[in-house]
Amino acid sequence: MFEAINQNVCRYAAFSSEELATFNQLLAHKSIAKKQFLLHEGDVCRFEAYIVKGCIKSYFIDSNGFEVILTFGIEDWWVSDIDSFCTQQPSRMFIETIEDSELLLLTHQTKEQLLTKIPKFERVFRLMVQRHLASYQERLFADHAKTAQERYEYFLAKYPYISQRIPQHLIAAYLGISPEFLSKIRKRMFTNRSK
Amino acid sequence: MFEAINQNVCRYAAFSSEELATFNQLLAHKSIAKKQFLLHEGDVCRFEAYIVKGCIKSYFIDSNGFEVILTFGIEDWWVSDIDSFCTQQPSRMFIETIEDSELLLLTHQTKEQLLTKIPKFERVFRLMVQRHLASYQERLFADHAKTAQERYEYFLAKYPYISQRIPQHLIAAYLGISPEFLSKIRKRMFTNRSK
DNA sequence: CGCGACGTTGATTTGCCTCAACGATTGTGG
DNA sequence: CCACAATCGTTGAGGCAAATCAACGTCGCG
Repeated sequence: MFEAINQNVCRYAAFSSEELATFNQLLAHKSIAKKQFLLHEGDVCRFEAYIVKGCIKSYFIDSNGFEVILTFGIEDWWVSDIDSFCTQQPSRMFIETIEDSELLLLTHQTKEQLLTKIPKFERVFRLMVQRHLASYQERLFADHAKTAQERYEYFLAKYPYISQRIPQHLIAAYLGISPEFLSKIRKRMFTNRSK
Repeated sequence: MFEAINQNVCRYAAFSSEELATFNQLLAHKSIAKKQFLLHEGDVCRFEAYIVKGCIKSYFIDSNGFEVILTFGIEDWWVSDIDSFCTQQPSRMFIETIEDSELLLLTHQTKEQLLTKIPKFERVFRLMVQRHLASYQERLFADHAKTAQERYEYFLAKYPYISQRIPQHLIAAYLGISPEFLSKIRKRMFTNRSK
């Protein structure tokens, strides 16, 4: 049950089995069906969740009612609204399951306990956040410098597992294009072999 | 000399004056003229820099040779390529002064020393990175959900100090639009009073 | 003075959106 | 187990936001 998450954190620092046991005791397990909200706009984000199994999206709703997808999460990823979680201010985003999912949760309180008991976790979370930051920087660059088709190809190459289990219109919402246009891009890519 | 930076880090955790003295001893001071590179694509980023005075941009160059600006930094901001700095891998970005600047630098080595001597700094940097992350999330949302004019107005409102001291075409490069189009937006905004 | 950096303006083009209509597939209640 | 509704993807016509290209004005500065 905790194997995967323990391997996950051990990528960032070395932990003894006692430390890992302490860590694991602070985690809450949660099963949740698909199409359920883990977080709703206006609510305070009370968790950081490690995905044991399942598929989850986090997104904003724009002024026209369209989803702007920030991230997809699958097995071995973390999801949260870090900003709301840390400040304990109401969130502006939604986090919603796409498939039935199993999670391991840290709350604000258990995370603080963890950081107090095992300060090395400060480093783990710092490094995790840094990697997230780097990927946002890369995405910003892609959004500004590349065409929709290039971004789609990049997405397919980078997240082959995700692109196979997610409906196409959600990928469009992630890329920032309309579902119709993504359909046209795909047609272009798969019929006309010219890049 | 160290007043501003000490206040900066004290926003995230409490430090004694001895701790701050230790911190300050690990910082290197650097003066640098405008239009100089602090980091060049292909080089490893060896610093995290606190800006005592000046103005700095970090950016990528896209395949057409255009700048895609990630961030502007002015007084009381930090600049670095966190990804390259942490992994000590070659960077893909440029960091360049826009004005004559004064910096306080941490190197990979001095940062590790700092974290070892005063582990509370783990928390400081974690919280700093988290705030950066939140601002990238917001920017991604704005890029996908708002028009160029809305993004420009938002930029003016959020960074009034920056927008006054930076040439207009750099703001365009930050917003992800052409300088010509920004000029047309401004004309629209300032002649026709309709939003 | 003359050159380079910066901003503006207009004409034209284009990448992507919107709207509308239509299959295909899934799933769900009767 | 079928009927019907959602959900999802495709296609085409038309439109708009923003890019591109080209020309020109202005300022600061070596």
